[in-house]
Amino acid sequence: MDADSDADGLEPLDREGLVQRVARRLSKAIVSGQLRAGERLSESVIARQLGTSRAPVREAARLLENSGLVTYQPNRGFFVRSFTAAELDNLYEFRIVIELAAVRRLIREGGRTVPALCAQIDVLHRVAEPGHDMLTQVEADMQFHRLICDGAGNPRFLATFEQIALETELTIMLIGKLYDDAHRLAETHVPILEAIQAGDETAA
Amino acid sequence: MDADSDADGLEPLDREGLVQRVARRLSKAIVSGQLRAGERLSESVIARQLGTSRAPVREAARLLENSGLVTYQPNRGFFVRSFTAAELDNLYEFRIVIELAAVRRLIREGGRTVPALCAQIDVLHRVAEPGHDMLTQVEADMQFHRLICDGAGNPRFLATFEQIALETELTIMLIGKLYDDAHRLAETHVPILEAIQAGDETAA
DNA sequence: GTCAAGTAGATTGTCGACAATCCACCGGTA
DNA sequence: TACCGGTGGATTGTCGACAATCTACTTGAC
Repeated sequence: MDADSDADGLEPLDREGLVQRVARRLSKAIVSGQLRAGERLSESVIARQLGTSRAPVREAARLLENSGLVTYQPNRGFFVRSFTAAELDNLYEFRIVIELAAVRRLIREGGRTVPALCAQIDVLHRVAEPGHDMLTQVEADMQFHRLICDGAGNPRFLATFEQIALETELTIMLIGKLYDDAHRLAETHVPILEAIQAGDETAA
Repeated sequence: MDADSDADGLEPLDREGLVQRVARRLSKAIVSGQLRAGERLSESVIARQLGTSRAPVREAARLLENSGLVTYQPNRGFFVRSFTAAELDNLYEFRIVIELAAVRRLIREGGRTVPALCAQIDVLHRVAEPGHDMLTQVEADMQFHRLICDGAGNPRFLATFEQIALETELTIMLIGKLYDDAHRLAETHVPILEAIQAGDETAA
């Protein structure tokens, strides 16, 4: 499901640890809304549900804490993160800063990932058609922005992006209505791409 | 041996968890150079040395992983992070991006933390006098930049700063010679402060 | 001598159990 | 009734033990 879809089949890739599987399961449950904001994450309950012990659940929860999906209170445990309006603004503003810097860097770098960005806009239009749920659309959108940070030539932009990617997804899913017209959303990405191609830093 | 014998006041405040204590101990050992780059962090050895079990050590190591001080390889364990020249450049460039954005935000916010910044420059000069080791100077320097990110009005700048603060300290300690003349270092911070006071975004 | 397979030791990954801590409920008292 | 301390249940924090995995060494064949 990740961006590493160019595998040649030699690597089994089953080496994914239990912790990562638990983390993905939990993050999906949170982003999809199955676990609601403020809800407590009982280590024992989750461990029983997933058929493991508490140790992997605990480590997975710590991973999700870094991703901003859950908060941790000493001696009280983990809770699904809830966002105030101010936190939403702060997250959005921070994303702008990071991605703007990434775009500038990408332009200076020559825009290696432009073809991938074009392709991703096509994907955005495709998932805008009826029959695709919102989560799919959100992930396609995120992938576009991920490609920008990925092509910036400084892995830290991608790392920072990944760090806030999940909570960004979560907030978008919470707000939801931004995606009323997915086709229009796809169109809003075109000027960014054109600015990159033209090498215009300010336009982006 | 351990520093558990300090509290004489009313507030015990000893409520700091074991994990945090282990994490601080390890981070100090790494930043100070006691543990060298590439060295393996054996969970059992550290646990025995600190008189705990492996569980807190493991959690502490995960915390340090987020701070970029150690790397983790599945089924192999934790290692003290080592930096390539490119990674150093990337870290430095990223810091510029973050702090520049923070300064802009701080100026727009009215520069509430300007007095604290002034005071911190005095501190920088004080620790530049003989008798203070480099680690103290580095931490005073970091504190100046921390205040900038703190005053930006968006907690995410501070959070991101904290996330890369320890590895920044580590890289500075590794390079070392940047601090040949600590007084000159202190002076380099003055123009930044003046730009903030003047409200000049580009100068910063 | 070189290389490969096998093996022993050490380290991490996971587990179940116990101790420490928190939280909600309950009963007494003014 | 309102307030306060005690108490029981539930949850997290830590621990020691075992299983899975990796690493380094030995052994043997070519």
